[in-house]
Amino acid sequence: MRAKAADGGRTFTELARRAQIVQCTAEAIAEVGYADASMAEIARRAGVAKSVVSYHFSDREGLMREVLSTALATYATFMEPRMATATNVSGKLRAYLTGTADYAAEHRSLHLAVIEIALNATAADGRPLVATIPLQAPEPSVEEILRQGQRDGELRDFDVAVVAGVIRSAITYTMSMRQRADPGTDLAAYADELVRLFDLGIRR
Amino acid sequence: MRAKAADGGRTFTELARRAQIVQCTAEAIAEVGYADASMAEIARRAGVAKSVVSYHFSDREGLMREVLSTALATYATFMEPRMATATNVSGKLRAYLTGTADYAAEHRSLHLAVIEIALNATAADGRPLVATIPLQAPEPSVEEILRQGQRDGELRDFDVAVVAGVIRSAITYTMSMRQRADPGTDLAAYADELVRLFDLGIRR
Amino acid sequence: MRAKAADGGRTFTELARRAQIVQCTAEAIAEVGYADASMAEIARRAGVAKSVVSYHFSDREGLMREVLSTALATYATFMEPRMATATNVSGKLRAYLTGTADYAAEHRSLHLAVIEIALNATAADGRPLVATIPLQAPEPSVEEILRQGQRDGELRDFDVAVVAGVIRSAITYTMSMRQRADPGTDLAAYADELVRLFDLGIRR
Amino acid sequence: MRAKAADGGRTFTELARRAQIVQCTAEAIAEVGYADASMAEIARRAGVAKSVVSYHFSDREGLMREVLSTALATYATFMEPRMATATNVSGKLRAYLTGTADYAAEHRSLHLAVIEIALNATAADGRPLVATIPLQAPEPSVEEILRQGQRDGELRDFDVAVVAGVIRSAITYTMSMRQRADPGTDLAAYADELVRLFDLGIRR
DNA sequence: AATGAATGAGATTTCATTCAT
DNA sequence: AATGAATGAAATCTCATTCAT
Repeated sequence: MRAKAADGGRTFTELARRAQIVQCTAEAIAEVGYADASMAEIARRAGVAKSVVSYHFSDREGLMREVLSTALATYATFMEPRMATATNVSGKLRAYLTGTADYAAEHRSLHLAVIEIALNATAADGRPLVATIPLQAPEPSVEEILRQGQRDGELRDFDVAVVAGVIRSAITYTMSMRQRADPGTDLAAYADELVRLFDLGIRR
Repeated sequence: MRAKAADGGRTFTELARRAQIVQCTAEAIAEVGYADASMAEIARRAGVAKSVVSYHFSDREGLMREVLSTALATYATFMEPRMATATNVSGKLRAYLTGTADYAAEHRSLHLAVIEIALNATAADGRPLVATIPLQAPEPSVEEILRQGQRDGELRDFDVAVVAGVIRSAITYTMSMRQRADPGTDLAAYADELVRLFDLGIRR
Repeated sequence: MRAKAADGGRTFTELARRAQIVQCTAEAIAEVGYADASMAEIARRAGVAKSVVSYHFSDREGLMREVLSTALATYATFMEPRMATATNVSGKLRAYLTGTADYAAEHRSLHLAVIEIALNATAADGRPLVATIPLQAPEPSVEEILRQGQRDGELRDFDVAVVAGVIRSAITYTMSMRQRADPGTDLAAYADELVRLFDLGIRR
Repeated sequence: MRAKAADGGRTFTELARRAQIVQCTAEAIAEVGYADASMAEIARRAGVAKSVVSYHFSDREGLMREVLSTALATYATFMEPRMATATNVSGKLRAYLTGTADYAAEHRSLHLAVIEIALNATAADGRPLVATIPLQAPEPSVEEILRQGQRDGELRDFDVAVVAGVIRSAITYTMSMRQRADPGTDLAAYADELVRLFDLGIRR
């Protein structure tokens, strides 16, 4: 009996190797940055030859896409139960912020890697790589939470797109930069601070 | 002796060349991104040979440092009169946010270049380039404004470092990303939205 | 003992696989050229793993040799009855030229593959692969036909080696290049034109 | 005084280096074949670093184009006086064949390189490289000679395209293959043999 | 002060081949 | 008999940097 196809016609071995390489890629990016996370560096961390990476992924772009989709799936799975328990807007906002902070702490390199890739990776056509990904409602949607709050009368009137962008950015990018600068940062306290700041800033 | 020493033992010609190259570097980075702003691309934009860039700057890192210090000085000069007129915390916050938005609009390439450099550039030792710069109180200091507000009793109690980081990030990084994604963004309206959001979020 | 040895100690299965791979190799070369007919491309066409190709043939060179010998054998078998009916030199020349044109039409990939291999393939020592093959009188021999014609007094005096080379080249290489450039070329008409041209050029 | 632009804005040094590299490329191709004439091999023969070749030529394709255009220009210059003296068809055909044979002898590697490049080189889009070159009447034109001969009544009726192809192929490709197989081949005698063969084959 | 030319290091990718199963 | 996985070598190309002029 040969190795069985487990997913998408891929064997267990292949899936394991791909997962390992994706993990090493995230770690490499988190540590040395996108530009210096070369295929050679990634292979070195995985303990395999450069060509093994090429064997499992069509090219660098394909590998980065896989890191992104892995991260998105991991994040969605992580957040789902946390968002489900929240009822009102305030609770949802808190769940979103503390949940994302927990996620960033638990999946540190994956989280940092996504930021780096989003900022730096370009597709073959020169456009940002993230712009070429068909984003299927990245859960949870801050915009949706805010819009709902305005409809329910819990929140004051403001530009949802702008505020949602600031909130998302504060808990992803800004928090990560802070942690990079000072690894001792207390992420939970950071998230709490944001909960208060934005709660006061947007409520009616 | 022919050329006069004007600054740091540099002749006028040299200073002019350096300024031109710094400007072209900022434009290159703003347009094609940090990674693709190669020494060749920068030289091409400046209309000089690649070696001229190397002649005037020790290396790529040195050039990027110069872009950063030029931007910091330009920003400080731009903001000084605007901050001077504001009296209370609310006014200072407004002056900071709208002023920075104006600056971003007026010195677009320089502003974007700083963000790109801050995100991407690494020093020879692998650390982020910005982490190696002795930051001498970048004017104006959001931390200072907030601390003053707390002392005066105008602002509630919160972690100044965290909130200051979020505010700064929102008006620099987040706003720029938004404008990059949608060049039609109204920066003044964006700043106004932030003034309201943070004003409500931090006042007593 | 399960599988019977059929030829050279090879089982029927093995012989069938080898034949299939040789065929796919010829098609690959005919379609994408020698350089792009990689082992991977050949395996893909055969619907097997790359390693299967390596398993059945010592190496790429061995595979190409097999394509050549298969083609030679096929050609000899194809031409034999056609040459047998011709009696005089003129008839033999016509049989050779029209026969070869027919062969090229009927075994298109094999014919083109031989040309590509002859032009491109190099042995391990760097010499052309065809130069390393002990040519055992490739049937039918144009030289033989011409020599016979001179002996019989039907043909004028000329350098047999040179003229034979030109004739062979015209009906193999040149005709194929023409057909490649213009796939609508009428091969029969082309052969007829050659029959006339060379008949007039060499008769007494 | 800086190095003066000599041609197309290029300095003498650059032109000399480019010419040297083109020459080394032709020799490399003639000796080891198109596929094995890597940039590294070419640089080795020129006694420079690999990157020097990349410095002077945009890419491999650009280098090959330069070899082709150099060869075409050299051939045209070489043939022009020889073709000018011939008056009737027979004379022109002789001038063409003996002239090309002389050219092949005098510019051996360039001649062989053109054949290899024509057979193997593909442009970025996958098409043969020669197909992408705007051929501006490759002098001298065998077709033109033959057509003129038919109009003047010196030549019998035949398909000009087919016969011209065979003639051209015989003196370029076939002769070269012969010489490659047997370097001692007397090219002048070979050309004479062709003159007689084709003269008899096409005259009225 | 400027530059053309050159360079070495390194990046990505392809490929024929090997080997344990 | 077949294959998935892995590999090392090599190819092309880019880039920051150096140096003689």
